Amino acid sequence: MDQVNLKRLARELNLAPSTVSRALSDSYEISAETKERVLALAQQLNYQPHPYARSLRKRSSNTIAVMVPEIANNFFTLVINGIEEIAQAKGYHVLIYITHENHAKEAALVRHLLNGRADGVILSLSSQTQELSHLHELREAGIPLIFFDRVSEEIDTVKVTTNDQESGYLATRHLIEKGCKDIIYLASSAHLSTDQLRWQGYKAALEDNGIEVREERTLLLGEENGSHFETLKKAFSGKTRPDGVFASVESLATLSYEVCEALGIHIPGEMKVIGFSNLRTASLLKPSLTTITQPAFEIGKEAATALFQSMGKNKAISKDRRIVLSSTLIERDSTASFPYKKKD
Amino acid sequence: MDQVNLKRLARELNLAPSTVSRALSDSYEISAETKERVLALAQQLNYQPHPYARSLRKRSSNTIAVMVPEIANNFFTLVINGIEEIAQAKGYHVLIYITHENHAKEAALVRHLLNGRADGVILSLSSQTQELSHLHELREAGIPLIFFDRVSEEIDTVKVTTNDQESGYLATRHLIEKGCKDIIYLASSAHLSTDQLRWQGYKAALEDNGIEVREERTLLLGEENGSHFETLKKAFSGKTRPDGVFASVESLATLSYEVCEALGIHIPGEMKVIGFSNLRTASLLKPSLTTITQPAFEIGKEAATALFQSMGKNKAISKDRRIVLSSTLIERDSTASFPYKKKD
DNA sequence: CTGTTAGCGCTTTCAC
DNA sequence: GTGAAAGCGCTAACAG
Repeated sequence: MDQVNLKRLARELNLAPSTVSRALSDSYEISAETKERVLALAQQLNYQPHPYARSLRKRSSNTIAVMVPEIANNFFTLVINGIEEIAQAKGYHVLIYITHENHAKEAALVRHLLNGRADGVILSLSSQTQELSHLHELREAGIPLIFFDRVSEEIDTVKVTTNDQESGYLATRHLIEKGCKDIIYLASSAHLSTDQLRWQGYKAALEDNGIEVREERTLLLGEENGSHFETLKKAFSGKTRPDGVFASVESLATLSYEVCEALGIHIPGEMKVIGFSNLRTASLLKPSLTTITQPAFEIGKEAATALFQSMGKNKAISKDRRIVLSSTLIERDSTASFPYKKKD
Repeated sequence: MDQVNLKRLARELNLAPSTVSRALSDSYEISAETKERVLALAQQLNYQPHPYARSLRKRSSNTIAVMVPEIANNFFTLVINGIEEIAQAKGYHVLIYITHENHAKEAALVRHLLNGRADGVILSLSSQTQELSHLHELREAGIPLIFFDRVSEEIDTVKVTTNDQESGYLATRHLIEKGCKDIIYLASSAHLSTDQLRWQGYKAALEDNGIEVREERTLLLGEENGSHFETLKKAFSGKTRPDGVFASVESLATLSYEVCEALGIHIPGEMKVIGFSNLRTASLLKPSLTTITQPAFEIGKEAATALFQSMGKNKAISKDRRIVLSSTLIERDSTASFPYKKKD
């Protein structure tokens, strides 16, 4: 129960604490014999150096922080998974913070990190965040920052993203190829880089196919407390309803399904839906579902790798690099009949 | 860029560092005027106390650790979400560790926490873990430990679980009521508390309904590298195949679906499947899916709340308490016809 | 009410 | 090759 620390090891071995410290860090100026003695006792007593004492002295915490807008979401979960994998391999510890899409929370949490708790930060912006002074402070404090997915051009650093504009283009074109003439875009935020790029892809695809881009066909469903179900119900009702939906996030794709079910609109017969999503239980899903899936795990690994590079000595490479991975369009065949033959 | 620390504040204010420290912690022995001056400057310079210096001195880290077997799983993700919510409200930081169902990793990670990095630990056992010396060491070091979901009776502490045995009973009875006469149980581990309890519920339900419990109807699909698809394909083929499946974990429910699709077995026509699962996209799922869903978010909140109680002064309440929440059986109506009426 | 001092456990000069 | 001493930034015990 009494702590095993350097002093205790030193006492039991008749050595000075400094010697023990050097032996444990395998310093070249310690005799092989002493090293062995020290290591043996350390192992026997299961000595663990006090992490915070060491951090205080060495001015580095062996810890990185990951900040995500939410976690009840397969995409961010998988990214965290990738980050943790790299960090664990490097012997680093991972702090998790959830901003709940809230700017004030994000800023407060970042400011908590200004004074040495973490050696680096990996962050995906909250949908509310527009003002970035907290991130500038972080950089001024010399703490490396890596963005992923929801990035900002205002800050020069590594940004790991997917080809959002291209994906938006392909998703929209896919709907057009399936016969849609009137496609609605469901946005979750007016500010997020991802949402803007996806929309630009949507717009370009419409234009390239001679379809008019109408303002009322972009629907912003971003507010936390908005009654999106009702809004969408209205948009999907009446003669002028769209025949295709492109949802910028998974939750809006889900919502579209629910609204269609409530209204008795058949998918994909009367309405085609495509959405960004990272579902991992494909075989449990309805065959009418088409998704754009981001390589989330790889994004996490890339971001962590980039962060560890930035935390190395040569900080030059962290300057405004851009890493773009490709999303995949996954189409569950909606026409193939299920291989069951009813026995009668 | 130069650090703002207590010494600097003290210098600029012509005070002693200790006075500044006391002013910032709102000590009763500091004059209102001094407090104001200190607070003003601290705010102006955006002073953040060095967390590790403070931890070193106060022998507490304001940090808790969460250790889960995997994270690419809705259940554990939601639990983490609940934990983070409570921790953030208390101003605590959350370290995440993933054991990848690996005993050695779990033990190594726990031992990293022995020396003050975290004030408490919330853990769900890896499926490989049987020997618990690392957890005994943790307790001997005086660090509170809370189990959730996958718990061990060997250690006296708070355990947050769901009513696994009852759920297993209800799930099995549900299949029997739907007409199943020959139900196979798919286990993911021979050791885990959850799996054992669910199986006991399964067994009891069969017995209560006069169905023989046959050993070959319990299939262990636990090995990481096992070719479970092939094993299951064999089990689902031939004259003697079961007519109901009870999967102890989501991945095995998914796998059952895939195998049935590959074999052309209709669900739920020829085979009924029920499984533990925490899917959050209900409307995207096939209507033939019936799940047992655990209140994951609440489990996380309960576990965190219990941990903070244990970390309080009166450690008595952390002695071997058991908190049992109830799972829900969610049946997606497999016979109800979709409200779409084809226009012809 | 405020200052002085000591020390948390570690690493790193600087001595010898 | 090893020891003594200082100090990372903070808080708490002891003065006054």
